[in-house]
Amino acid sequence: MPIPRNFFARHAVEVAPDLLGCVLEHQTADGLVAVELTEVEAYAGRSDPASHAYRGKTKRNAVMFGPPGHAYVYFTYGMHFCVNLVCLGEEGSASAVLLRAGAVIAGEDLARARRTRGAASVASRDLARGPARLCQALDIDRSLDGADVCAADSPLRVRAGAGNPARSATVLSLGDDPPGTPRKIMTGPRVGVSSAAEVPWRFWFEGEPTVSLYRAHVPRKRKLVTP
DNA sequence: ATGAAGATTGCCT
DNA sequence: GGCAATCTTCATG
Repeated sequence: MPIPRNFFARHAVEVAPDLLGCVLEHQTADGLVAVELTEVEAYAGRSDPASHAYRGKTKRNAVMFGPPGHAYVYFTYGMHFCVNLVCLGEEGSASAVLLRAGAVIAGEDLARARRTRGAASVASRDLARGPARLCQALDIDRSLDGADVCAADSPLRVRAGAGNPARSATVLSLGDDPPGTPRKIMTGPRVGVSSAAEVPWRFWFEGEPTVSLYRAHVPRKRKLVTP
């Protein structure tokens, strides 16, 4: 059963930590791949300089301005997709949660086939470790932009973890803790954003091996300018 | 019309 | 740790 839509009808900063431990799954003709979310980031709308919605509604980010519980998928760096889940703190808030990483709990072979190109091998923990990798493992692209993740018949959907609705992580257990032990949620600055870098809106499970490495934003070298 | 930067990743030294 | 790959979007002229 998918998560009810009102789960997403809150500020992204509230929704984000609650998404940890929830399951994102994508059903395609090739099969099902599911991940338990282990790392996310919250983005507000007009008030957040780091948000794609900061400068208003465009063709690309239109879904962010729509109803909550839908996927906002964007293309970046000429080769990567990233997926967000739209939230709604207030009408037209255009906020969302970026799904940065997860642990594959179903369809691992299919996920690996998608992530493996050429002779490369991919460790299980790296299958969906990073926002673009997560999309590649689940075969998420712009055709899923606007997909309703709260609909049971949607190919892309989100459901609660194996235990409680939020913050459960019963499938994954860490270290010596018995399965079902609630895991600690950590917060910190968002990865790779150039503005509002000090806002601690990144959330992840402490010690979880699928969480991506933190990288501060580094402006890319500009094209050569004449002196 | 044109250019610059980007919510990244993988390969190279 | 550094940098190329690759193309869409937005700002500027």
